[in-house]
Amino acid sequence: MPGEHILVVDDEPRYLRLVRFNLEAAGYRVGCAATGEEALTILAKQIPDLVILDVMLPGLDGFGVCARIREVSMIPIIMLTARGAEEDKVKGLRLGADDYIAKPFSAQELLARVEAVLRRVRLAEVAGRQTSFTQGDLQMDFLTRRVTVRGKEVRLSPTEYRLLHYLAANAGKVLTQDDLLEKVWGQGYRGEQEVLRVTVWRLRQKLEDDSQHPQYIVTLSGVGYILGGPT
Amino acid sequence: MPGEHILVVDDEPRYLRLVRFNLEAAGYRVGCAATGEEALTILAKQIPDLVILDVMLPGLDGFGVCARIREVSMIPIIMLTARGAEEDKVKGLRLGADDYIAKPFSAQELLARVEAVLRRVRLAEVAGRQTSFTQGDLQMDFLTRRVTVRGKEVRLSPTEYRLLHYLAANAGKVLTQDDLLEKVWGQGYRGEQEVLRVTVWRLRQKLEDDSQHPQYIVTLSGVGYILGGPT
DNA sequence: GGGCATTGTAACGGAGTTGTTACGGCTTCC
DNA sequence: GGAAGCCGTAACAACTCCGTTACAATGCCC
Repeated sequence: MPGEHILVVDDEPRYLRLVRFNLEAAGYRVGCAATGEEALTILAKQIPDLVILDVMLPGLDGFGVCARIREVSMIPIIMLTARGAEEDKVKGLRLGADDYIAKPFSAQELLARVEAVLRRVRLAEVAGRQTSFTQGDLQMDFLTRRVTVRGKEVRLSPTEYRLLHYLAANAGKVLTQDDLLEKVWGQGYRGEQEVLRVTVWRLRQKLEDDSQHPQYIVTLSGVGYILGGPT
Repeated sequence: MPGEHILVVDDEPRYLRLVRFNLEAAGYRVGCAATGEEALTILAKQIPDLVILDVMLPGLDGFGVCARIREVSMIPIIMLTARGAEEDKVKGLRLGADDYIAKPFSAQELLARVEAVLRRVRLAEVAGRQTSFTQGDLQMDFLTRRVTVRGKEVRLSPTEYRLLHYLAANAGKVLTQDDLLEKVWGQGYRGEQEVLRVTVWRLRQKLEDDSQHPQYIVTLSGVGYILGGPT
């Protein structure tokens, strides 16, 4: 996703440069702060999409900043801790941090974690207040119940729509068969895999281009289904 | 962490005093028992955060107490063994002890081990809430069930995923074969080492670079497996 | 009442998964 | 040095799971 804004807080110039360089190379817009106070000043003016926060800071430390942020906002926070400082991880996660990375870390690990956190946040947004859903050529409008693929409208039966709706609301998350059966059909339907199987098949017939190799509704053998993933 | 409660079981008053003094000085609350029976009586009333258990006890010995505890609870257990008694170490770990200390030991070693075990437990608590896991080039996302090694996605079968998931949730802790079999396969699978062996092998084929010298899933001969080295 | 859409049930074949067994290397213990 | 135990590896067979298809039951609208 292009241009998402990330605030990096670290007093070690070496790490600040490392993180900034890699994030910018990956296409993010990066802001920097060297102290907790500086970070709060920036945050008061402008809320980024993600904060990367070193625990060890002079003055107001990472925990303090994390707590202050959580008083007013739910933006995702990744903490940077010294490797082996397990109690820092525990404390950070209790304060509401979304993830942590142990120093030293590789650029690959950094980007993987950032992407993972942002992906979850984007999906959660879609699930919540959004009234429409888009994934590739698939488009849903939750208000009008209209579903289109490559611009062409697709007629879905009520059950098919409920299934797709639940999948879309939890896009990117693995949904077990029993979970789907309970949420789409009702509590008495746990274990009734046949209905789910057939309904998924019917849905795919209408949505997928090549239903042999489903693009949207992906099977996880022995587990359940998932709508879309990254990419 | 302040005020965690530790039960010490030893029939030698000299050690009992030594351990109690050092633990209390470090800020722990300490309970004492001189026999296995006494320990079980106390445990029936109140579950501490950690048990330190001498192997050599009159009557019901340390192994017996350890086994009885494990029937009902997963609280961490540290065994005290005579130095050089390697078979005691293996036996203890097999019974589900979390660590062992060879007598005689220094106060420093005692406190280091206690802290290490408690740290792992606290981490495991948090690991439950955690939605991702990283160790070296291995990355897991628990929501999407995606596993990547060096950025490349790895396809795991349901059983392989459950095994890796349990190993990751208890990273750094020795997991006995029976524990793995019970938690990943089910209660009826204790003693069925073959399945575990083969599944571990298949997992390594997919994860490890050089499966001859495993980097992630390490074997502890006669005991079980561990994901990631002890700190 | 007849036609149509929708939904649940049953059956089958194939792909992938899983448990079993066997064998050989390695270590450990007498 | 031989026996026993443990582990990794390989191949095999049974099985599970899923997609697919056909069919029956239900409800709805004209």
